Amino acid sequence: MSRELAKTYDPRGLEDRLYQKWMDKKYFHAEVDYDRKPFTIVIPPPNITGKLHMGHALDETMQDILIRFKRMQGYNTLWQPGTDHAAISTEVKIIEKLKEEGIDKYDLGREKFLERAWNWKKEYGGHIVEQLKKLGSSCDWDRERFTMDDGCNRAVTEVFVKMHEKGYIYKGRRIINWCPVCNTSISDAEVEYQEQAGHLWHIKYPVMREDGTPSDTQFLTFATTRPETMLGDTAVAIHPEDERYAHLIGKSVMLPLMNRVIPVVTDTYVDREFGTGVVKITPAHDPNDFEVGKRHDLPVINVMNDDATINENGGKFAGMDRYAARKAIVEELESLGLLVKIEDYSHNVGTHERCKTTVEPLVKEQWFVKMDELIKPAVEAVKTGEIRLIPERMEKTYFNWTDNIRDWCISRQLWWGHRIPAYYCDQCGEVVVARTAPQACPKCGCTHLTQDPDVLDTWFSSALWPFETLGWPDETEDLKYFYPTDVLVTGYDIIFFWVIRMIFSGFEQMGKKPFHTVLFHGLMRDSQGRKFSKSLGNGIDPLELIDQYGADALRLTLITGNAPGNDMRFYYERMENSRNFANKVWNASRFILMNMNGKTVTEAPAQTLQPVDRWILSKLNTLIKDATANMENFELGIAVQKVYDFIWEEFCDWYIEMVKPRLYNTDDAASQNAALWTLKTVLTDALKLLHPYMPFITEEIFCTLQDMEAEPSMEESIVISRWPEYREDRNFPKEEKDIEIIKQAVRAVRNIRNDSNVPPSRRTTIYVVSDKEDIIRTFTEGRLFFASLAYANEVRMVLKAGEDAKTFTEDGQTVDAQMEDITKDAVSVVIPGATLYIPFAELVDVAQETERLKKEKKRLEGELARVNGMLSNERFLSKAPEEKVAAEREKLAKYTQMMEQVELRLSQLQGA
RNA sequence: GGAAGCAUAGCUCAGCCGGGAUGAGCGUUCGCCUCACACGCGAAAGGUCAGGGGUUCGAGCCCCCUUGCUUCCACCA
Repeated sequence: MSRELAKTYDPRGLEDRLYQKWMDKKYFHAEVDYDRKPFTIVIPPPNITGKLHMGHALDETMQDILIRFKRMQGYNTLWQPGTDHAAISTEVKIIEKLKEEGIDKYDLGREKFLERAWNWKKEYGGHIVEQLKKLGSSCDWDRERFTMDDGCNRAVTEVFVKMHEKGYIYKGRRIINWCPVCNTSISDAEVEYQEQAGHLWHIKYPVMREDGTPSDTQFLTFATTRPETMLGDTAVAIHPEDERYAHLIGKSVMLPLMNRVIPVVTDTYVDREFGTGVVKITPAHDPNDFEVGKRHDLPVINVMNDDATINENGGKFAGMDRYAARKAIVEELESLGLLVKIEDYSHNVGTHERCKTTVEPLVKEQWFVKMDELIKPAVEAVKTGEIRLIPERMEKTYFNWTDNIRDWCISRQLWWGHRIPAYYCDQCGEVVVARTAPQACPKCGCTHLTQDPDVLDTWFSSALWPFETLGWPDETEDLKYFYPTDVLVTGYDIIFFWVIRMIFSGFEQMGKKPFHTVLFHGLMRDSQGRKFSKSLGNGIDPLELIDQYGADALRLTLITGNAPGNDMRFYYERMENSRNFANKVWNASRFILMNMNGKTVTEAPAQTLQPVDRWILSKLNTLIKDATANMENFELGIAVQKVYDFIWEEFCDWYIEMVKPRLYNTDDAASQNAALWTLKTVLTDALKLLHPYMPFITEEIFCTLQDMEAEPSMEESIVISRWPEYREDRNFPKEEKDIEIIKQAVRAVRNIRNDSNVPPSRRTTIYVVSDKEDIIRTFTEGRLFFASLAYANEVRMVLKAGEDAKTFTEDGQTVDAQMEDITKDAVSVVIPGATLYIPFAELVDVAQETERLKKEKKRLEGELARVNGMLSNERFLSKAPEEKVAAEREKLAKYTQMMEQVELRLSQLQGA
């Protein structure tokens, strides 16, 4: 049977066809099988709102490489796919869409809104999955999950209830980050600090006199960046040991505008060095002030509404936006003479990472996860190496977070997400946290209970991903077999959001780590090193790249020349290079298949293998060992670089060229068979090594190659073929050394020809002269391809013992020769162990070369005269800049040397 | 304020935890349409591995200092 590869490589069509075949054959599907070792990766679930971007492409490619590699090594591999409901992102998208229709979320109501959201999910949620398939991702799609499917919902409720029972989840009035645009609380991890130019307003409050009236001479001055929060001030703080203010301890000040008398408290939180050493305390609107307030039992006065306007506690400023109020307050303070000065001030402002709105710290009742105990096993696991982070430096980032961990605010004032399983008795207010809605209040028996309106942070369910996708909370076989999973591949940007939370959740719920290795990659950036962003409009659509260059080329581009955890710039040039490589592989394969066509290639007996065959087999053997080791070590970029170099340089540029004369010579069938067998063997293994990186092209060629076999193939697809293994009997150090010598000789000859501008069409005789018999033998064995690669029509071996020389002729006869005859008028090249001589007259066209050299000589004479003239000119020497003089001196040396060579050549030509 | 990373060929980056700069892609120069491939073949030029000091027989790789850039965390009103 024979098939051919298309004349030109075109990934379009080919990739979709092969992916469909893999799906039909269920190669990616995994079932529990205790006879085989599992290897499991859970996908970082992309958001259902997502569109495949370069970051995904990198992430998925890395996972697919590991999965395909392990699959070929014989592991029972499971790549667990799924998508994330992405609470805020999705909700914002739906709200936007409603807005276009002129509908307000609250008018629509919760039920209808959720209906819309689910419809939206049904319509768009699958897009990202289809896009992942375009990349070649070998996920087990039969197991696709969604963070809000029934199983995950059960898992989330179970975890919430269990952790509440254990006291790890609590409801509390605490200061939280509030996004006035998204109208929800957000966790600390979602706050992004941005440097902004602002002002520092210096304000003074009158100190209260004994008689209960404000002083008009004694004031306390302090500075603030948010004057509007003064409406909620409930104290002014000084450092207890600050002598400047010692006399004010126990006194009060008058809060202007509000006419509220507030105490002066002492607290070590105040930094005496900063500003005036006085701090206004607003417990409801600043995390630090909140703590101070707790210590001094100060009232908490919230002056802000959820939309960041001032509420009724703000007196006459009620109803104003926070920034309008700021302006009004400053103006009024100024008119009262209480504004001391305004300074320009640059400070970091917390913003919501999703919408970039300035967050407002507010005191609200929210649900929290108590972290101090939970985090302990997660810290321990990384410390002991039970969980390995790659690159290692990520541990520092990891511990930096765990060491300063604060309780996790998990409630969100959204509708799309897992609704908190807490129920409040309408009558007595009792809080019931339960797996299912209680029929009646356990305290008062009232049957009217209302569920908490809030939903959970998206990451609450993602944290359970490694086990909820395997069936938890049920005790499934999948869970027993596939958990803990093996490797997690993700970007370092979600180490806090996700990685840490998965780790502590795994330990808490399963009693076991969720994975043993975390492989981090960096962020994709554009060619100028900027992040891809919508506002910059510098986004690159991976699907367009796939369409233009092929998924294989995209994958190769993403994985080469990049170390774990390092950001990576994207260049179209690199895409082109990857496509070119695919093209190279395609054409080399086409060449091999063409030569195999119509012939029966049998396993070559060892004695028919020639040194070059053993050389390339040995090189391949080393490659197998090295590349496998690199992959085991997660050095994917290094591994594929080695495979790339081997295929392009060793295999295509050297081996195929060396073997061509044998393919065209039909006289020696055994040698031809050995060559073809070697070509086929090396190609097959090289394709396998390349397959995890470039799955489509390798499969297409592999299958075509398999179809050439006389015997029906055992390996119907490269996807499930066996990973090549290092073989002791394919190690040929001698041949590796020998061929290296010949390669050097070839390069040396090519160099000479290049330097003299000799076209390949001008064939020459090459004398290989050596006093070492093994070198002569090496060249004799490689005579055919050596001649071809070095553009020689004849290679004559000369064994030189002392002054004598023996020339070995084609039929193995030796004749005596004189060294002078060989070396006379010849260009010589020295390589280790031998000297090559090429008759000068044969190498060049004497008349033409003489003409050229004479012209060159004339030119050089002119240049030399000029330079010499300059360098003997005293005015030039004294006035010209030093660099200029030095440059001229260098030119002189260069021209002198060139002149010597030209003269030498000319004399050689005349001799010939 | 704390921490991490990066500074290697013109550009972008590898360099596998001390051993000859082994480098890659693109770019540049020269020569080739050699019957698999011009998305190609052959060859060349180009680097005091940011600067300084130290450890070592030996350092791009280890230690210290300096400079420049990037990022993360925290946030003092």
